[in-house]
Amino acid sequence: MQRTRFGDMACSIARTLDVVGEPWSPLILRDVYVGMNRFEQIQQDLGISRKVLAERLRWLTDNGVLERRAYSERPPRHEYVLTAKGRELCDLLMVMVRWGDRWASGEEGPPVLYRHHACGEIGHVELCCSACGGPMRATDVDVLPGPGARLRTPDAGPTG
Amino acid sequence: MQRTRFGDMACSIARTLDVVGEPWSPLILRDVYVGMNRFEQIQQDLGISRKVLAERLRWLTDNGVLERRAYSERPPRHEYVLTAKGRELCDLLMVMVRWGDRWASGEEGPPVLYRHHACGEIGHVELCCSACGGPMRATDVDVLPGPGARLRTPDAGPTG
DNA sequence: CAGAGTAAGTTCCTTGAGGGAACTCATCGC
DNA sequence: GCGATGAGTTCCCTCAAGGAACTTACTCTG
Repeated sequence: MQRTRFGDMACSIARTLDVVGEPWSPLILRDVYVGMNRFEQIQQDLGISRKVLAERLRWLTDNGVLERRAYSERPPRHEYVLTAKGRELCDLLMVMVRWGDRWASGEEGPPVLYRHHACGEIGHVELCCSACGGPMRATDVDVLPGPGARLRTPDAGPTG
Repeated sequence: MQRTRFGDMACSIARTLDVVGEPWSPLILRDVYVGMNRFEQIQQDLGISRKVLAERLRWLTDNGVLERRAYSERPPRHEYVLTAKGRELCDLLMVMVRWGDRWASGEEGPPVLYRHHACGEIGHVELCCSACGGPMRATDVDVLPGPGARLRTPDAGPTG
């Protein structure tokens, strides 16, 4: 984990990074999301150090993103599954995929495609407004201080 | 930056992490997004080490996410602005905000709110299908190998 | 003109996290 | 008993993060 802790900042980005900001964590979640639920599988798939993987799994479990459950008593064996909190982080992964597809996938095209259950088509995620349903990008909004904003130096704007 | 480089993996998540996976990078982008364009401003706002900030700004600039531009010749002074590539990363930040608001903002409520230009309402981002416009979450899709998929060990599924 | 101030870094040192290999523990199948 | 398997843990080494001080190039104030 990084040296500076982000969880105490009055910023939802920082708080999200506090949980999954360490570089391996999103890839671990991705693996669990696609059905690689066991330590050995994840370790071999990612090529991550066993030590770091154990640390990350513990952190993610302690933070309620993953759940560690036994699938065998004798011998004791465990697997990791996403909680509701973790499944919603996978939505974030889909947006990462979208950016990576657009800006970093090169000639070959996207490594994976999503087929939407509702319509059966291949599609990607678009960001829409919860109020009107129209497209909602970073360039389409004003950023205002919310109820959880903390006072900052007078000249600093909201940064949440 | 992390020790293991992610840019070579056949995975858009990994490639995105390669650019902004280091924990400070999203916060730096957030600052630039809300109008803190200068080295001193960002350093004081985040409390980040000057050394690390200089490294990150250089990395983000080299990767086409930020542009370094002079706003004064004499004395030489520079500021950082988002490129199109960087502005689209801010969409990702909005999704991080959404998750942080829901799962890590505590009693106080969200630190910031977004007012959508198109409808004037306070709203948050929802993920929608580019094909049908309906809600599209990680639980609403099948993951299929795409044209950029690379062969993996036979038993491994797509992970991009 | 001397001295202070400012923006944007760079250099140096210390600490601790990541990487990798080896080791442990409990159990199963032969 | 012997090896294999899953899920870690321990150990050591290196390199990146943090922090403070220093640099450069200029402007401003008295």
